[in-house]
Amino acid sequence: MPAATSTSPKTPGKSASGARSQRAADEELGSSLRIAVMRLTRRLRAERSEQTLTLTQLSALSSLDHHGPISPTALAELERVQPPSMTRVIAVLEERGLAERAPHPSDRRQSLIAISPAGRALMQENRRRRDAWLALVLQDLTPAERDALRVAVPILERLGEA
Amino acid sequence: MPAATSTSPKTPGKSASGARSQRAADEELGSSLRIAVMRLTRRLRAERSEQTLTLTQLSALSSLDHHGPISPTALAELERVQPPSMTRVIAVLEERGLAERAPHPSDRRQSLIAISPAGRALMQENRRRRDAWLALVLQDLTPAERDALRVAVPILERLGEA
DNA sequence: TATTGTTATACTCTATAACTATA
DNA sequence: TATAGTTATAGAGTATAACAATA
Repeated sequence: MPAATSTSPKTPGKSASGARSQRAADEELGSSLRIAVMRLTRRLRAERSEQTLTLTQLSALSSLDHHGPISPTALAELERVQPPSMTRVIAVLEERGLAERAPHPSDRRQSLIAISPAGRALMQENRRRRDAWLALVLQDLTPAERDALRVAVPILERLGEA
Repeated sequence: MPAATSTSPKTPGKSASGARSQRAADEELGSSLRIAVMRLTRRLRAERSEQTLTLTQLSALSSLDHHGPISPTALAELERVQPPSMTRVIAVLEERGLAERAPHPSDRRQSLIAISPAGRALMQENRRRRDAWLALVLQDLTPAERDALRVAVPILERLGEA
């Protein structure tokens, strides 16, 4: 057991003056949250291999599904990526017939991207057998742990939007 | 207000037979968790710009800091990446003098990678002003929300290890 | 032969800068 | 001039396959 050198406190920060230990606890929380989130993302990416779409594409398609027709720039904002990144994602979705492009009714610079019937079908199909690995792993949690995640997810979403 | 990020239907799955709605709720949880985690990762990556190290490098360095000298392959496993990926990360850390390589005492195929004094200093420096953005955002949460995250983090870690 | 690690190569994701078309 | 979007280009992160050194 190689000594925990420095980063990781045995003491989560319960000791001294409220403000000081509070800050320490927050830093520790931020650090551990960051690492946990990164590793889970890697794990999720590794698991997507059998999917026809990458996680990024699936996430964009999901946003299209929920949001309805939307401009590329707006979709980029929704997905928190830069417009050129979204251009590529949309190109793939269009190529595969999962999304369709229509001209904006009044502004000819803009397009409106919408999920296609095929895209919707894929989402439905996916919804049935989606996230198989994650669902499987979630089954191994206790109901209390799943509840804890349900509470945490909206908070994580807000952090991602901040 | 462009509704809900998550993939989900209007009906979270509260209806029918326990097992069925339980499964639906788990799928919904998996889906929303996946999307939230992806976006938070993007947000975190975007925030790392001023750092000298990328998140990936910092995460590996942090593991070195916590675990002590360790072989490249073992570090790759710890970080949940393939050995060639870790080779590159270690190369950067070595170049910058943040990690050092020593021969394994008995097996000449192996190396032992350890954090260097400079690496430890950087971790300490980072620890002071680390995750500034995340800490800042965490400050905007209520204590109850931060507690919810503290409960969730170990669960997320287990998911990442599964 | 099996294991540890590296090199070679390629693909995904993302970004910034420069450009085109339209407002 | 300003905005929406694309193209060009680059860099980080990751993977698989093939190889070298050692066990």
